[in-house]
Amino acid sequence: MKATIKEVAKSAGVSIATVSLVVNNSERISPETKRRVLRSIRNLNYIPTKSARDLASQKTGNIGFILTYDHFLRTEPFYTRIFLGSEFEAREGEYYILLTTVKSDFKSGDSLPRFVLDKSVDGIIIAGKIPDVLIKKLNESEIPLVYVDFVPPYGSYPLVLIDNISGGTKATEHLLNLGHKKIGFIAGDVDHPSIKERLIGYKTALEKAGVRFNSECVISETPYPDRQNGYLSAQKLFDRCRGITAIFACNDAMAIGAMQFLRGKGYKIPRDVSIVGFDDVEADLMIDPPLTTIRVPKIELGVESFRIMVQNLKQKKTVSKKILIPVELIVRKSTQSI
Amino acid sequence: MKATIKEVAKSAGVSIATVSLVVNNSERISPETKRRVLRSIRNLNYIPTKSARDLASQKTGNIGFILTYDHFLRTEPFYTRIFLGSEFEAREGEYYILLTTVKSDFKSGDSLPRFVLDKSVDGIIIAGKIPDVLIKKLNESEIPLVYVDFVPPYGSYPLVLIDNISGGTKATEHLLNLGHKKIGFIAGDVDHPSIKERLIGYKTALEKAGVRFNSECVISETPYPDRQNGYLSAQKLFDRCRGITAIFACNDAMAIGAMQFLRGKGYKIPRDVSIVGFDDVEADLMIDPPLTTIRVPKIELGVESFRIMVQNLKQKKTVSKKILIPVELIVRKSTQSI
DNA sequence: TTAATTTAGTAAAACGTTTAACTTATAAAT
DNA sequence: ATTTATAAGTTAAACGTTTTACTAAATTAA
Repeated sequence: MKATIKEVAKSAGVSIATVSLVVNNSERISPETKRRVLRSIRNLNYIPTKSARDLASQKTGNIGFILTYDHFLRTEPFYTRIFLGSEFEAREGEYYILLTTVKSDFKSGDSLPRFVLDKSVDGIIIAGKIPDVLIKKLNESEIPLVYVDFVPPYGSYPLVLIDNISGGTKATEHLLNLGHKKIGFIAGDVDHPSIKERLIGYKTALEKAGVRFNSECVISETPYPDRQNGYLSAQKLFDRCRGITAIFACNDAMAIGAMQFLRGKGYKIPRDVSIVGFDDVEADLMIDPPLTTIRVPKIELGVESFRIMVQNLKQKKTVSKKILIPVELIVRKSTQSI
Repeated sequence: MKATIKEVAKSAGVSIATVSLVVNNSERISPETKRRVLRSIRNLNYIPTKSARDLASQKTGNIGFILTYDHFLRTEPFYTRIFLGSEFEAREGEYYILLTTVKSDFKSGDSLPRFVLDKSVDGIIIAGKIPDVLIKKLNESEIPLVYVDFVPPYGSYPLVLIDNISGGTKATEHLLNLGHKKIGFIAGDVDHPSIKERLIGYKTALEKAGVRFNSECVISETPYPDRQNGYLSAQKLFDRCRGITAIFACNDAMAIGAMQFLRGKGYKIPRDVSIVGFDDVEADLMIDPPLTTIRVPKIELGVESFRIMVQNLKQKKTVSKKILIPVELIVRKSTQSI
């Protein structure tokens, strides 16, 4: 019932090789023949069989996408959006994406995703932080890798990253421009590269504005940057530091936690304290007041990762390009001039 | 570099057919030979090439997974968890899952997911509500389908559903047992089957307890069951109805919105009003007080969908079994006896 | 003892493409 | 007019399995 290349060839009066060349639009075919073949293809509703293609061309037409279980299930659709971007782009590029999660505490005994074992992907996109052991094992697999939103500790691969430094700078500058001087920075683990960079952006902006950096105003004693820890960190910040008029939170979740703390303490936002977040999680739009934040174009991260993957696959040799995706300040109602 | 079946065959001193039979553990091979072949397989680190397998066996080894864009990006990881369940199960079953999203407003001109066009899946799992046009088109594709958390308006397919009626009953009974009589029900669109069923459960419980049903206490005038509408619906409920002491919200998001409204009005939860939600979204655990709710085992929904898919594929003919996944009442701190 | 059946394995075709090497016809160069 | 190059297509091998039909040996039945 499904038409094969043979039938198309017969119908168009050419060899199957010609049909194949047309399908892969080689320039070796005259426009006239091409037209004839294309007509037959359309008439017979022919679509090449993927497995046959893959087998003959020694490719798979698939790209693996690895995410830790935790990242996949993050409340806000962050990594899932990145995946979505890749999936969009993959559709254009005639690829399929095989998404799989790995345990966040992947150990050396654990087995790799099946698609690396049976080599059913041409390349792998890795989103977010993954355990070292896994990185090492993936390296050994010899499959082309692209990392997104994560810098692996070794190896040299194409990287697609958020421009965190610029984001941190923009957020802080915004507050400085509004006249704030005592700006707290609350974050999860500063050893996490993204957070470290946002902090650098924060410092850079302060320095440029001639405001002295005070390490007391930086709270980064919690492992995860979630709401709860946002609450706790804001608490610590106000305990430790007098006269804070603005907070830059390392992400929206922490910003929301901080807002909860402030509200509880009777502070009005933004009248008493201005807050800016990071990420721009759409689902959080209903919070009150709407949060000024740094928008991270998540879909774009995914799209770019896929593009660079394909680019690499095409040219065979790995270019370890590093792409910085720019971020944007979104001013809403949680900040005001002092 | 990658070992093929030929090399294994040579190493084990048998034909490639034998190796194939061993790999697919046929009983036509003696234990002795089997052992020899398995040893060679292990030594050579042989893993069958998927494309060759697929081509020869005329299968794809893939299952498609369709989700609307909106559902995929829901704040709470609901459908993504279902996907995860399927993916887990797929790993065991040696399948790959191709996840793709479709537009929520899919129109007849739009093109189907590529995997249905090029027939690169053996079956498709559809999660959540999808547009009618798409249902129709998928029907025509002749690919085996399984629907999860959604009952398509026509066609007869295996269905994996949440036991909403029982959930609605459990939630309401819990409140009744605590002595509540005036129980409000707030929901999004009651035309949505799941919500309709939860309402049925609510009514059933009331009836069984001999409490008169009052349609004034049912608010379902908003399209989406999100926090904002939870807030609004609670507002309407209290406007319209006197003496409400408990609320059953059609999901956790609405419950949280309602809590926000109540807090704003100065009501204490659960002292003044008890609330029970539905879904049990893990990320919402940090809300205060912790929400009593009906737990929906999302992973299990995914696992079951995949299982029934494979089952169908094996027996060739479609059994349109309907699986109801039981739900569980989780009592936390948002309800108390009156 | 011979025929029939079962067991264990094999040979070879089939799956539907891609692609390297080859052919033929035509155009360009000498 | 002959050689050389180019253009347009074809032939056939290759990709790595599965699976049907077959064979030979061993067992059972008559």
